[in-house]
Amino acid sequence: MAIQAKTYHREDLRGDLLRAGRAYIAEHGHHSLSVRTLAQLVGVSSGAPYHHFKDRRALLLALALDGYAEITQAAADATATGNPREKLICLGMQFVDFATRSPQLLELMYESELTSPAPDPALVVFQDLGHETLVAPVREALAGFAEEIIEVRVLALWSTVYGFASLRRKHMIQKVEPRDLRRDEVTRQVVTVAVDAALQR
Amino acid sequence: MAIQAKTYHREDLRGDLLRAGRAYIAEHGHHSLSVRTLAQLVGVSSGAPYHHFKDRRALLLALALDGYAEITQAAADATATGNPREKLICLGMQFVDFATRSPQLLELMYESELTSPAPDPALVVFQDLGHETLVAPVREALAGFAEEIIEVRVLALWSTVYGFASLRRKHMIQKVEPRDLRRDEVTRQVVTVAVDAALQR
DNA sequence: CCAAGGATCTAATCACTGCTTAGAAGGAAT
DNA sequence: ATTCCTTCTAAGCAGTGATTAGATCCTTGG
Repeated sequence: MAIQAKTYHREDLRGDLLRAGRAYIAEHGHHSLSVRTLAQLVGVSSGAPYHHFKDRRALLLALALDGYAEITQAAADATATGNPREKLICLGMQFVDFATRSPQLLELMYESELTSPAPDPALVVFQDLGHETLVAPVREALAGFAEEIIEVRVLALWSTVYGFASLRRKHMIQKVEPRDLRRDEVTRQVVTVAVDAALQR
Repeated sequence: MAIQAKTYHREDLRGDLLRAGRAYIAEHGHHSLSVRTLAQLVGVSSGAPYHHFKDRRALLLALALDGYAEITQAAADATATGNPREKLICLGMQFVDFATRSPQLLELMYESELTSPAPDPALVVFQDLGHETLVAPVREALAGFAEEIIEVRVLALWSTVYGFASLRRKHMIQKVEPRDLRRDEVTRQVVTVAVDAALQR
């Protein structure tokens, strides 16, 4: 399991820790991730990680930021083409998709000690970015509307998408069919309902 | 701080632990709640709590169940009178209200190790109950609609309400005005948008 | 070229945690 | 009053986050 430690000074311990950490979280979630076992996983003493991360929280934060970067990139791709409605539906689907593919990572990003009682400052940047990604298409579709209304619509839309992704992630949704095709269809319908409600003139 | 320990056998240690635990969580959140400090808070040895709770998780579960009971009661009150639309708006407002009043408790109930990777069986009962509370008014308002459509509408509605409550709880929402009156107004608008979308014929 | 100095790592340690055990203290019933 | 069960204490184990002193390696200025 250890990634060979033939040298005293290692090539890229920080990167190795992040990769191993991400793999661990994908499998077991962040709750049980300990700095010690992570160090052991990459074949290094228990104190070594502290030269690359101030504390456990900083490590988790770095992992979360990785996830945010990934999701931000995907969002940029999703809004490349299409009309506002298509963009928004695509964005919503993609977020739910991410939540389904990487549930434990999403938990770290949105529902961990990193966001309790308030989000870590480092995360706020990405949240603003995501917010802007939603506002733009809505503003375009609701040209002429008061800024307050647009804000409320975006709020409702983002709440729906995030809420649905979060609930599905932790299997807190009723009547979820086993077949994935069906699940995608349900997701599409929920997202569509939310988008159309947001864009209603 | 200790609640007098003049007797060896205490009147109701379990209840005292739950009360102290709830107070602690309201102030500091569940992450940092340790069995030891809680025992110390109520003036008892560090092993005593384990005679009333199998482990720390069981204690947290009991606290979460308290919260669920409270919220379920409130929901029952909210749906006592009114037409479907009014009921749903009232339900939504109440949930957000609970999230705002007891953010740390809500976190324990919905976004803790108790719901990761799947909700504890003990919580599912309350979730089913909550789901049914929403389905009834929607079904009444959408009489004649296919069950599948009703299900999707409820899903979207619950996602919005939960998502909004969750995001507001952890201050992950943009443009939140300081004045509480204004906040309530925003909440009402978001909930109304979601309810009307769900009940659209 | 090499000696100084900085960066990276190990080993050892501390305080704290969840949880278990052995046994003491108290209550209740025969 | 004796017995049995519940409730509690005291002590301890293993695992955790984090710090420290010192070893090892790399870089760089002279």
